[in-house]
Amino acid sequence: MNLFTDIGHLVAGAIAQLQSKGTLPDGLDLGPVTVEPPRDPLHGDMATNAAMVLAKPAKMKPRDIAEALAPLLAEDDRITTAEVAGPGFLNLRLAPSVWQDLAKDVIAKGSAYGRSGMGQGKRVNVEYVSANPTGPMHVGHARGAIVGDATASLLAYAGYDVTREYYINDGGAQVDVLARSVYLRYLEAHDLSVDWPEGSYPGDYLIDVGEALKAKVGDKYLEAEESEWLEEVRTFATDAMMDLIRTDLASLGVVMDHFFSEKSLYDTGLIEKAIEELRDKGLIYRGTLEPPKGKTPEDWEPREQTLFKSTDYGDDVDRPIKKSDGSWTYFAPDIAYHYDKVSRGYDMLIDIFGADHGGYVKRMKAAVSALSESRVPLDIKLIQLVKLFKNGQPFKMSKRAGTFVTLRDVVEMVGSDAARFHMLTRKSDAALDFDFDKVKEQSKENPVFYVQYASARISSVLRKAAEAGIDCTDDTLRAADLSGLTHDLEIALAKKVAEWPRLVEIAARTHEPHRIAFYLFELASDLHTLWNAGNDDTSLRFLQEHDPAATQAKIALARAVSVVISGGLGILGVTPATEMR
RNA sequence: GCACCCAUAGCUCAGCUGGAUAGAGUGUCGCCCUCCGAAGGCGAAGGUCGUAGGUUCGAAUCCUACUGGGUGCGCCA
Repeated sequence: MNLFTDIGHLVAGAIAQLQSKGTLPDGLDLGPVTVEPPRDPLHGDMATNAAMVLAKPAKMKPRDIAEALAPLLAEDDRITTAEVAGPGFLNLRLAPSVWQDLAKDVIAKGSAYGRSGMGQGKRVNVEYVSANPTGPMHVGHARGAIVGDATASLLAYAGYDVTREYYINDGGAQVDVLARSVYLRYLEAHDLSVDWPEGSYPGDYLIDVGEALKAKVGDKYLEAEESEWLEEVRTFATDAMMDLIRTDLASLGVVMDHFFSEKSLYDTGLIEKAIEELRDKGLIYRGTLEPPKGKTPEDWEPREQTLFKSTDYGDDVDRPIKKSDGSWTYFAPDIAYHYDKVSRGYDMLIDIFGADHGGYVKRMKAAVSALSESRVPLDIKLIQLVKLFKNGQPFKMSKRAGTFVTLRDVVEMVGSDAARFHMLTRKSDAALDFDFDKVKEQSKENPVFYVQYASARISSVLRKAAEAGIDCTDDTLRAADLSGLTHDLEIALAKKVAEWPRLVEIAARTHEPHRIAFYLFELASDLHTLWNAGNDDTSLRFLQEHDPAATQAKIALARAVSVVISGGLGILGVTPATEMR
C-alpha cells in the first residue's frame, strides 16, 4: 500500500477518461507523470505534474489539461480539493480521514508496511567487503560492510531476491606472503627465533595461527622446503583469516550468503572459459598500449600484451589480462568471477568497492556488458574513506604507533547499532567523519540516539497505557476510531508515515540506504515535536488517562510510527530501542 | 596529461526519473524551561547551490568549458 501510487492510479484513470472522451489523444506515455509531496505544504498534500508533461505530446496548454483533470479527480472521496497552480501543477488536498485511517492500515500490515513489489522477485547479487584474507578488518572495511549489508536488506525489502556475497582474494601473491608469515609464527611456536623480512605480516594476530598450525602438523615442516609446505600453510592460514573475518562481520550483524574463492577460478579453469567467451566475441587481441600521458613510469617500455577491448564498452583504454610472464593479471579472475555471477542467472549485479578502486569501474562494467550481452546491469558503489575523530580531534591510524583501529575496536567502543546507523548517515560516495564521542552522545545531535529515543518513547507510552488499563493491542488499535486526530502535528506525523513506502522505492531504485537513515530522523523528529507539544497542551498527550477512546486513537498513530521505525531500522540492521538507559 | 568522485547556510550535511519561495542539525541572536512527558522547547537571522555558458515552460539536479579538493592510471592484488 502506497498512498502516492494509489493517487497516481487515480490520475491515470482520469487521463484515460479524458482520452475516451477525446479531450486528450490516445497513446500518451504516462511514464513521466509523477505524484509527489509538494515542497511547500501550502500547495496541498500531493501534487502531480501530469498536465505539464503531457502538454507537449498532447499539443495542448498545460493549464487546459489541468483544468480538465481537476474536476475528475475531485470526484474521488479521498480528495477534497484539486487546484491548478503555477505553470500547470495540479495540487491535491486529501480528506483528513485518509491520513487518520492510514495508521490503522499500517498497524494491520505491520512489518509488511513499506515493503514493495518493485523488485518483482528479480535476482540481485550484492558483493561487498571482499577484504583480503590477510588480517583483521579495519574501520574502513566496516563502512563497506555496513553499506553493502544495508543495500542488500533494502533491496530485499523492495521485493528483490538478494544474495549477499563475499569475494575472497585468495589467489594472489599476498596470500603467499600470509602463508610465509604464518610459517614464521609456526617456527616461533617451536621456540625458534626468526627474522621478519620486509613486506611480511608481523601482526600479533598470526601468533595463534602459528600455534594452531603446530598443533595440527607438529614438527613436520620445521626442516622442510617452502615448496613442500606452502600450499597447505596457505590454505590453513586463509581459512583462519576467513574465520576471523566472519567473526568480525558477525559482530556487526553481517552474515553473508555466499563466499566465492578467487583461487577456485584457477582450479576450475573458469578464467580460460571466460576469456574464451570474450575471444569468441572478438574482444581479445594482442597489442601494445600507449604509455599514460604526463606521467610516464621510469621503466616504461612498449610491450605487446594480451588485451581486452574494453573501449568497445565505454572504457578509456583497453586493459591487459595477462602479465608479460604469461600469468593472469588481477583483472582476469575478476572478469571470470563476474562471468560466473552472470552465468548464475542474476538480473542485476551490485559491487561495493573502496574508493581506491574507482579506476576499475569502467572496465568491470565493460566486462559485464560484454559477457551478458548487456543483459545484466552492474552498479558499482564506491565507498569513500572514514575519517576518525576522538574528542573532536582527528585520529590518525598507524600500525606502528599502535593506533590502528580495527572493525572490532569500533564495535566494542560504540556498539554495532550506533556504528551501523552512523555509517549510513552519509552518501557512500562522500567522506564520512566518525567521532567516537559523538556517536555515543545522547542528544538531538546524534541521529542514532534521536531515532532510538523515539521508538523508546512509543514503547514507554504503550506500557503506560497498559498499566492504566487501556487496551492498546494491535488488534484493538486497528479497529479504533481515529477521527479525533485533527491537530496539525498529528496530521503531519501521519503524512510522514504515508511517505515511507515511497521513500523505500526511491532508496531501492538508487541503491542508497542512507536515505532510510535520513527519513527515520525526520520521522523521529516529527514524533518528538508532537510529544513535546504535549508538555504545554495536555490534550495532545498520547496517554489520556480518563479517555480510553482518545488514547487508543493517539496511540494508534504512535504505534504506526513505531512500525515504520522498526521496519526502517531493520533495513539498516539496527535494533529499535524499547527503553533508554 | 587522462578518467572517476566531490563542491549547497559560519560549520557538518540532506535535497526524489528536472518542478513552485532550496531544507535539517549545529553554531549565532532572542524568549521559555523550579513539579507532572527526562537526556531541552519555541522563534529569528543566515544562500549569486564553486565559476561561466547551454538545453528546457521550468535546472542545485541534465550537457559543455573552467576553478578547487580527493582517488586512480601496463607485468600490485
